[in-house]
Amino acid sequence: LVASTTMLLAYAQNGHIEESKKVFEGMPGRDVISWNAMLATFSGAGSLEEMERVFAGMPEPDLVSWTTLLAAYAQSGITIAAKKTFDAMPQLNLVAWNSLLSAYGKGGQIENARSTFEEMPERDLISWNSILGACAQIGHTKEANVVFAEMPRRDLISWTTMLVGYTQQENLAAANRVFQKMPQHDLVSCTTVLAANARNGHLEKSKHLFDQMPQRDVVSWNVLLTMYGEHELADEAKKIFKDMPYHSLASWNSLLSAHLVEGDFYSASQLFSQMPLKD
RNA sequence: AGUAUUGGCUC
Repeated sequence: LVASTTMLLAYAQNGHIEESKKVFEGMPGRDVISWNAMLATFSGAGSLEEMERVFAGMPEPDLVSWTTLLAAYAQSGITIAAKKTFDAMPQLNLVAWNSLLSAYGKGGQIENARSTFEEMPERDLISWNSILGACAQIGHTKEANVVFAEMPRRDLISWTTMLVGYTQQENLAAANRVFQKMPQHDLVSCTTVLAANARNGHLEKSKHLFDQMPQRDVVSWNVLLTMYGEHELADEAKKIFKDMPYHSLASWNSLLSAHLVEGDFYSASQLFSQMPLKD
């Protein structure tokens, strides 16, 4: 049972949802963990209806099941459904509160996020990071700064969240300052500061940052690809696309819009027909 | 614990 749950999730990780489903259906028995793994798989794939069907078939959904649902609605931007799920939960824990808080943050409902944050019986670093993200996401950098100063503890995520806030404000100077001030860097923070520079049209600097990065992943490559596309350098974008070790949906979308920006509808439609359903 | 909640690219 443990082995098949692991296998189910391994397929899901690689986007092979159909295989995950087959594993689930062929399981010798099911416990709440394998049910929840199936839920999480559909949640991650954005297959809300299938997820709901699985949930409805569960003999005994637990807190994990409920919060998986809640998070799935949040992810899809259906904040009302997330709140309804929260209200329907037989018990609550910190994860449930955090999930609701994050749902409001993702939905840009800062007031609801704030009142949830005040109302929750306890808060951990995830709660603080979530309210910080809610402020940063809608460009309230002043409020984000207040939260950041008030936080009892900060981690790399807190710092990167601030970085994202300034990036979205197109405040490159502040973004670079935060980046230099943070105690550590990782792949995500490096990619974020790269994106900040790329968005502001600093092509050379961005290329340099990219080359200097200790590690790169598909997102870092995508940032560069998107940057060239937005500056009508479709040939450069195409080169990046060829050079990158693997592609995500975002890579395809970015190259597609690179062609569209240049008005190259022929290349765009050709590329479109080459897009895999799952890459 | 084999499952759920917070940060980066496109949508």
